[in-house]
Amino acid sequence: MSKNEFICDCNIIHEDLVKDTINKMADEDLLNKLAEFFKIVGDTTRVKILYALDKNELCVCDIANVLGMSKSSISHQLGTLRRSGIVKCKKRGKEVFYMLDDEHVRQVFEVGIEHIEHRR
Amino acid sequence: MSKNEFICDCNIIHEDLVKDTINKMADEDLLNKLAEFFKIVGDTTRVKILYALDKNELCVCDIANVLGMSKSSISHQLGTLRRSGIVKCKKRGKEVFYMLDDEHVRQVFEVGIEHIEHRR
DNA sequence: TTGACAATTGAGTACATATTCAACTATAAT
DNA sequence: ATTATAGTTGAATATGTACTCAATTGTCAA
Repeated sequence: MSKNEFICDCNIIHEDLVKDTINKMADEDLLNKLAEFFKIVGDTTRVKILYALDKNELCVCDIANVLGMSKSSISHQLGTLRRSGIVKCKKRGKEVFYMLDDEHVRQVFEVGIEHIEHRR
Repeated sequence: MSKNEFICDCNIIHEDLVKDTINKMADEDLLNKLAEFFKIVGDTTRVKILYALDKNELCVCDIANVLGMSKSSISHQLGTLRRSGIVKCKKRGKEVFYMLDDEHVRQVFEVGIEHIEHRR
């Protein structure tokens, strides 16, 4: 009967371990947001945009030229980054300048790079 | 003519900025691997698995029970995590125990959480 | 006001991927 | 040997999403 506490297609092997882990799990909402954040950063184009913006404030055309991609595609991605609060922009005339809006992105990148360097 | 150095559907507005940024850009390969890494972590199920494994070493069934998901689905995701070197496993009898295989995952999570907390 | 251009936006398409399902392997127990 | 169970794996499906294209908005200059 204790097996029915857990909805799953298999038996419980280490009940104590499972219960302990469940108790220690972070809030579902937090974990979802965490995954969402990494999903945003987990795209080649967006990583490049963020890396570029870490070096200079740039307008959409600049970024398109740096990455060798279309304005439209870059604008779509900037929208995604803006909506997730990773990037912000200021308008000057016809141009829109983008910049990083999160002090943690740099750190996240650094730790990510450490992981990669360690894995070779 | 200098406009043709850059393959893009728009003019170059700030040529110096663009060139400077291109010079400062990291290796294409590194940026791709970085995106790949974050893509792996950027999934709800995988985030939960990693968080759980940070608390306890667990077998596939344990994880399935903690997350309330099927063994098969968890096993597929563990395969992905194993192939990216984030997780490792040891076999004991019929059971396969999984554990974190990267000291940086915890740090990445921490910085990610800081980003989320900061954004509310 | 008209033309030019930066940027955004929505729809469409092509591709990637998370989960399910079913079949299979490996190990342990009877 | 046979049965049961942990785990893996491949195919199929359903969903998500990156980029393209075309149309549109907003701003500047003539």
